[in-house]
Amino acid sequence: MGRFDIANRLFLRLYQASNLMHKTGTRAVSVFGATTQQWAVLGALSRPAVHQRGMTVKDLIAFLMVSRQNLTAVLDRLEGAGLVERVRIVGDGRLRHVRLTAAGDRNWSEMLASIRDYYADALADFSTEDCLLLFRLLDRLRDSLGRIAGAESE
Amino acid sequence: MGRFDIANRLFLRLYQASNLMHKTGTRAVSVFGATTQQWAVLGALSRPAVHQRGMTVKDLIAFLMVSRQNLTAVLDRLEGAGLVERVRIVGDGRLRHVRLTAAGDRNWSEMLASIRDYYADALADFSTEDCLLLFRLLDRLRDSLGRIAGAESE
DNA sequence: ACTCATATGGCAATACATTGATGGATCAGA
DNA sequence: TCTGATCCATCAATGTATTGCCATATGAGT
Repeated sequence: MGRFDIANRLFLRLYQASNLMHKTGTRAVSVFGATTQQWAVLGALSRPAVHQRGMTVKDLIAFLMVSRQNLTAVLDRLEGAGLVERVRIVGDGRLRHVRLTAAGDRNWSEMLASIRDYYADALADFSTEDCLLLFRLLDRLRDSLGRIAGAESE
Repeated sequence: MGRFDIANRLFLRLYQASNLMHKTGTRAVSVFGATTQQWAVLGALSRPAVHQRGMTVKDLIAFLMVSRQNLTAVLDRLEGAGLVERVRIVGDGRLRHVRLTAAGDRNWSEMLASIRDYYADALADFSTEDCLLLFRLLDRLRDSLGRIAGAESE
């Protein structure tokens, strides 16, 4: 099996695994009316380092690596649900910090139990070493693809 | 770093890598007016084992692991572009074989060069062992997620 | 014949995700 | 002050991707 065939199968698995992640992940948090993308945003905003002041839209885009137009729609839905708020910054009038509301905070805490169960389920037959290995390989692949994506678009 | 944090980062990388794959992959075949999903379908149909008679919709769904409604839309677009045709089967009137048209065959051959370049680019700093390792891990993750997905929906 | 399962297609709703173009508000430097 | 860059938002188009429900046609077994 040559490198082309390996690459072909590798990307097919990436495609399948990603679709299944969205499908099963969204199902895991569906009782909260959430999706995997909203879960990713809430997770980013719940991190201790940014929990207080929130994150700028720009930083969120860089963190999640999605387009601004896409993120705006997700934030609109989260804002509509009252889980997130956009606050103007004192220092720089252009910036807006997106941060969790009190309701968003509670919501995230409740979701966390489901998410833990989901992770445990999805990675049941993966050792911690396997998880780390897969993480590092995906990290490299992401960087590699990000390099291709960024080469022409800036 | 506990298992939860590892899992969290792992799935974020999967999310990012998948988005970047679609973004850069679609760009790589954009001159043919194709997308990564259409590329996946054409690739499935071009395999020697099924090139002649084609595949049933059911088999395509199992191969790509997407929903019927999603695949139907992709097939409609491919059929509209004249790259694919749905043929009735003699043995079983319910089945339809999806197969490449002559135009689809030519189109795929031309795309193949771009795809090879893309694979080489995306996996430039991956050894063959790395590729195999990542493939096997993604394969296991896909199976694991597929097990979760299939547990309740059948 | 009748019934049940299978295979496909259609319609609708919702949510991602991209590109492209446009506009407005703000900041920083010449 | 003017000029350009930055940050955010909006509108539009296209293409995934899911769920749910209904319809049709065919096959298989009783």
